[in-house]
Amino acid sequence: MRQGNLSTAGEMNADPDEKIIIDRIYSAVMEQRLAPRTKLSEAALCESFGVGRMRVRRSLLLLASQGIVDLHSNRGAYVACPSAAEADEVFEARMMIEPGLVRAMAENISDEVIKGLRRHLKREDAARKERERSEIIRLSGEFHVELAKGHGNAALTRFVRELVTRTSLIVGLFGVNRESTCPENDHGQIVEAIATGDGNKAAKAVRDHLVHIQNGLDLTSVKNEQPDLARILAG
Amino acid sequence: MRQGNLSTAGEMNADPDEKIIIDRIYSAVMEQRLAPRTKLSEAALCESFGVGRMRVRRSLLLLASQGIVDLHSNRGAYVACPSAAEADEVFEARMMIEPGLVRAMAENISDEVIKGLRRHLKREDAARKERERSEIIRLSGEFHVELAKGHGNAALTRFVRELVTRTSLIVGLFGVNRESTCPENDHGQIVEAIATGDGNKAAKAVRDHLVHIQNGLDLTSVKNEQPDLARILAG
DNA sequence: TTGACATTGATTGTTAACAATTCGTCAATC
DNA sequence: GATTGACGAATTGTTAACAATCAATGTCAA
Repeated sequence: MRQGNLSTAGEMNADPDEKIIIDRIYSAVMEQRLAPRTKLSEAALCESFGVGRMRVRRSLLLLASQGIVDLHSNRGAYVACPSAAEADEVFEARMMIEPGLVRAMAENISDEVIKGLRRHLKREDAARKERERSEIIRLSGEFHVELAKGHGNAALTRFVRELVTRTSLIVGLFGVNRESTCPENDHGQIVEAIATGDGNKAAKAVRDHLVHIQNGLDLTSVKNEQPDLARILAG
Repeated sequence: MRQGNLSTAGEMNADPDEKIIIDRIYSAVMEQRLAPRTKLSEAALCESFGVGRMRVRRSLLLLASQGIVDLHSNRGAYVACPSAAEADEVFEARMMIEPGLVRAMAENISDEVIKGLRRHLKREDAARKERERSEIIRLSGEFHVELAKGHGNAALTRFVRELVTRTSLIVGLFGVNRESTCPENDHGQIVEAIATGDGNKAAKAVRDHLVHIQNGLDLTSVKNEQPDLARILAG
């Protein structure tokens, strides 16, 4: 089913168990199978992964440090629930990073990397044909991480992965239609632009793609942020 | 002496003790008072901060997740020692993020922010006049974080802070002369370009500044990375 | 019925003892 | 004299019991 080990903890020297826990939660968020505000209780995770409480807590701390999970003191861990402002922030950050990254890739092409990206595109197509919803969603997100990995900068890859994962949460919260989230052939155009070595075109393709995703959101819909009566009635 | 709470854990809901630990280590690295490969033993940190082992371990984990500290299994925590390749990576990432960030700031000026930056410049000047070496180093680094904070994007600010701190380690390892690290008036030029609303000029000033820092390095000098026999004899 | 209050149960946070690993020292041997 | 081996001390990793906090339920009085 899934094969690429997308590990967040990938470059870090974490023990194998924790890598698994983090990866699984990451993937679940990517596939939108873990909705925002879902409680991640220690006991449940210990059970699921057959692991002691210590590992679970460390994993949750790392996930929290990346904005994937919120840690409420004495109340446990919850899947993060980005606000509209945070959503803007994430897209702004992606706009600031990804176009330049792809431009640099186009101006210094590696056949090996191009081949890998094309392979990824094929997997996306296959998933789309088979209508495997969660697989489609995950692969769409991972595409951007693959781009970053292709460039070969570990720090930037880590940043992009974090932003992409948070984007998954955002799309789940603010996406207007469950289906057209998918970018018709945006990804293909990006890869082709890179392959032809046209940096400007590649950068523009990425920008357009991000705008496209952002246009599929309705940030006024407040499925997130439960009423928060305290603040409303504060005056 | 120091006043700005530069906290890494700033936006995160960590408990106060951990914030202090992380901040202090962060600052010490920024000021190059903690050299790469310095051992950070749990016992010593517990003593220093009057805190239990748990807090120390959590703090070290978070620092490790940002590349400031290396965690060797069963052998403890050490201040990270970036390789030449990682140094390149950090500068590449900064080149990819900071110019765009500053351009965006210039194109959407906030008097409040400009005022804050000018205040920071004054503190830098003061430190330089008094020849407070570690203060100069720290403020020079923090300037870039202040830029990011000025833009107001928490995610980008976090990324920049991480990169700036790692830059401190890199300069300490690969810097050629202990003194000329300081950027004569680069920072001032950046602020002025922003203040006049000239995005291109501001972006260029940042790029030049980063190149300037990078030119002060000699990545061939191998003060870092002890022989590493394991890898040499691996074949 | 509603509101405040106390009690209970469950969950998280902390501590301290225990286990496992590594590092340094010292002696014995080649 | 250098190298190997074993022993002991120190450090890290793990576990399990304990303490503290919070959510929920139920009770009682207005």
